Amino acid sequence: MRELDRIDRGILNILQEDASTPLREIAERVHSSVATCQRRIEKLRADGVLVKAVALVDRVLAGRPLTVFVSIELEKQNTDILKQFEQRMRLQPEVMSCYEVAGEFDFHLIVTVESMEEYSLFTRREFTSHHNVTNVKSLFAMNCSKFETKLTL
Amino acid sequence: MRELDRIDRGILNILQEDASTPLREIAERVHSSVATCQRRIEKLRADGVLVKAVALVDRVLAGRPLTVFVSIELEKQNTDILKQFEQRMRLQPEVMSCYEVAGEFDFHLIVTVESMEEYSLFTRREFTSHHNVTNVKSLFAMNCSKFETKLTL
DNA sequence: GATGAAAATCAGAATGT
DNA sequence: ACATTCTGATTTTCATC
Repeated sequence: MRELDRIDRGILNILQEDASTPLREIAERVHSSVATCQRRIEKLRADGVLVKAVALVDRVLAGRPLTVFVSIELEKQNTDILKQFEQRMRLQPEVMSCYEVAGEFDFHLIVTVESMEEYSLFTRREFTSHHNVTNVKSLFAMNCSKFETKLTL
Repeated sequence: MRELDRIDRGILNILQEDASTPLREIAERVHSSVATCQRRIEKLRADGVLVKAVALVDRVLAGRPLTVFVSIELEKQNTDILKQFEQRMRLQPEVMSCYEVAGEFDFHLIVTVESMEEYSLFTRREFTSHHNVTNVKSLFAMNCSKFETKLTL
């Protein structure tokens, strides 16, 4: 891993808030030149630090108001079952994120759906014993106080 | 809330994957014209469906490899204590998201930090009884199988 | 070798009809 | 839907530290 200096961090902070900030403005704000910022951004991209630029949509207005925290326990884990589960979750559009965790459960998911019905169908489809799932705990979010993609560097 | 038609959904799907996709390409892919796509995007922005465009960084390479799921229980909740807690979490750069949940706990957070030490300092600073926190459960992610910001529409 | 300034070129967005 | 205009990114060059 490479060390990020003041300019790199400044650039990343700015782009994480608005990916379409003009280079001229970036240069001003990090007290550097357009050429340098350009070179730095290219390097950050090449190194994989800057992954991509995406548009964020309002989950409620886009029709996916329900966020669910799901804890999953799998049958006597072997690597294959874990890998299969991960791979299947990657393919589900309802699954926003999936983490392997330590403790009682094996995975923590964050799922967004349009309605309870849809969530019910989703769990019945994906979290069956046929898929080696032995325990499911669903926790419904009542309200989102904060949702941030920016890592302040 | 407005209904999103096929073109709107197509545009949102594309921009959620790459916010800098040229209008010409968007138009082709949703089988419409540049002018229409331009108008739709403007309207989606004005309506708040499209929130903003941001750069995503690699959390490990950017030096924040540790993701923690935190469950928080507050003292005998009244609206003021809840609101204060939410407000405080909004100000913490370590807190990526904060949801009010139903059940045993009051809030679920997702926190990213550089190290265990930093996490320890963070919890000691923020989750004290002085701040009306009565119960904290931390769950450490061992591995991120999926992280997606796109809502497939 | 990395930086900053300047100039020329190009792509895409914005605008007007 | 088309043509024009404008903005910003891209590329190159050059001088400098």
